Amino acid sequence: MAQLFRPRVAKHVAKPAAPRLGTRGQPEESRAAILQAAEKEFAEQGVAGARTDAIARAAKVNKALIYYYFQDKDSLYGAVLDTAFAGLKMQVFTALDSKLSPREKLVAYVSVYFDFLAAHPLYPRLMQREMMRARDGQSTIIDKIVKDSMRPIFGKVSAVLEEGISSGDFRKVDPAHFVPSMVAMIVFYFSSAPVIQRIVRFDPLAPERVAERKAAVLDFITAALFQPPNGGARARSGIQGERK
Amino acid sequence: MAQLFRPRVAKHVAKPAAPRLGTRGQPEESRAAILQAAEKEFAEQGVAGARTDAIARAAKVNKALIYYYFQDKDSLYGAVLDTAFAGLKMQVFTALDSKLSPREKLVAYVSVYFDFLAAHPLYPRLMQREMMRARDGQSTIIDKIVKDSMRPIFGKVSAVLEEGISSGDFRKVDPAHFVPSMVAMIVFYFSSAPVIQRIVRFDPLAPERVAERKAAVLDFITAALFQPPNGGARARSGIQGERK
DNA sequence: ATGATCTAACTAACTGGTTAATTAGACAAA
DNA sequence: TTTGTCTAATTAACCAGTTAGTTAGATCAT
Repeated sequence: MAQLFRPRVAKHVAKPAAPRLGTRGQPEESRAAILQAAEKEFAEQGVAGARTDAIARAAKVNKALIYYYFQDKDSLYGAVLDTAFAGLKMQVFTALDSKLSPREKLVAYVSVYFDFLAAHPLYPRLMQREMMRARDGQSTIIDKIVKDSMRPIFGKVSAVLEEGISSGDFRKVDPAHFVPSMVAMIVFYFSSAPVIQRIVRFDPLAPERVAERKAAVLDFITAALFQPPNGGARARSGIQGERK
Repeated sequence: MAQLFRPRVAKHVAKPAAPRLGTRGQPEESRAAILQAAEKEFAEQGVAGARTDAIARAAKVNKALIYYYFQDKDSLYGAVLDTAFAGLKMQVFTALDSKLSPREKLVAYVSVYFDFLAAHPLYPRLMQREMMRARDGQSTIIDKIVKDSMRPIFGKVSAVLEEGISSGDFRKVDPAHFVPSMVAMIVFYFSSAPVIQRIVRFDPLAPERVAERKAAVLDFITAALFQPPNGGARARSGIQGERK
């Protein structure tokens, strides 16, 4: 016998008719499975807490395959983040580029942003985590995202606000604070869902609660931003509404 | 959390006139140095990303001393979190227990909450990170915090809202959504300061910007919540006709 | 008061489990 | 054969936690 000891190989029992992940010839699916598993792992554990073994296991793929498709853990993380923010940008831009009035456009923006996060329950934590990093220096990922997605979005929303303010539709607010405030209300509820669930009784991510939330967010924002229809020249509370 | 071994302090008050220090530091100072360094490390890196070596180095203390004062990394993290949330609770309770009108009390609550975070720039990220964890299962820390701080605070703020609503001072809102919205606006700005700084031009944590932010948050919240003083039956939107 | 003894506070060096990343090669299809 | 996919096995680095002490001041016995 030429080979007394052969490293054990997982022999396929036969020619598998059904395509399986982790077997040969499914490049896109393998790659996609890795990305999807990574998205979950990174969102739940953070970059430092994420384990590549866990990602491989969840994707039903050998760990080395991760390094075949992606350079390293950080690159994989970057790919996940890129996907998330690119998706957000695309959705939000359709609202912001539409030909609507400032009021309608702002509502559309919030609405689309909210729906996007509701449709991707892992993104809020992913995004929130990244926003807290941004250590001055190395992170190339955040630079790209800020440049490609965040700054463009911020610019467009600010423009909508400015337009609405000068047309008299909106109260006078500072976009540099108002935009983060809107994002806060949209993102925070989802990213903090784990703890909210423990404070209140219900599951914050149940469909009817999400619908409630959306209504609450839109109500909150429009109530704070929209100039009351009847309102005199000068605004609302906060600037002593001297009117009657 | 559970500090099993707290170093004892010399009980005999009769000591030499001058507290001469050898090469050896005071125990409280060492412990405090560790806690402070840990606070920073945990806020910036997260629990998984934090390095005990880095904490020891920053505290100018031997690593083993961390384990002399705290039982392990998680306990140290728990101690840091406990300190943070206990402080928040104390501050916020003084506002909520005061004898003010619903309007004044709510403004006081937001104001005190905001000031507390502004005074402790590391807390927002620490808290936000913890809110994103809460995986059902192990984390004993979050259970304690929810029970000791979050739920009590939420309860009191909700009560203020209910009171203001029934007195006609506030618009009809759902506390289960309105409270998180307020917290979102307060916390998000600070926790996301790293990325905000890259989007807008200014430093979000510069004193004058923080003051601006506080005004913006209070304006946003009061505009969305307070029933306009004159507003007749038709009042503001949202109460009868559903807008969207 | 003096030396013996005790103990809290602290440290250098190490250990062993974990984990990101690599390697060498198998297998299939063109 | 060559090229693209995929894997078992391995490795080097890292890092939480331990160990086996040392140090200095306090207390005690004489």
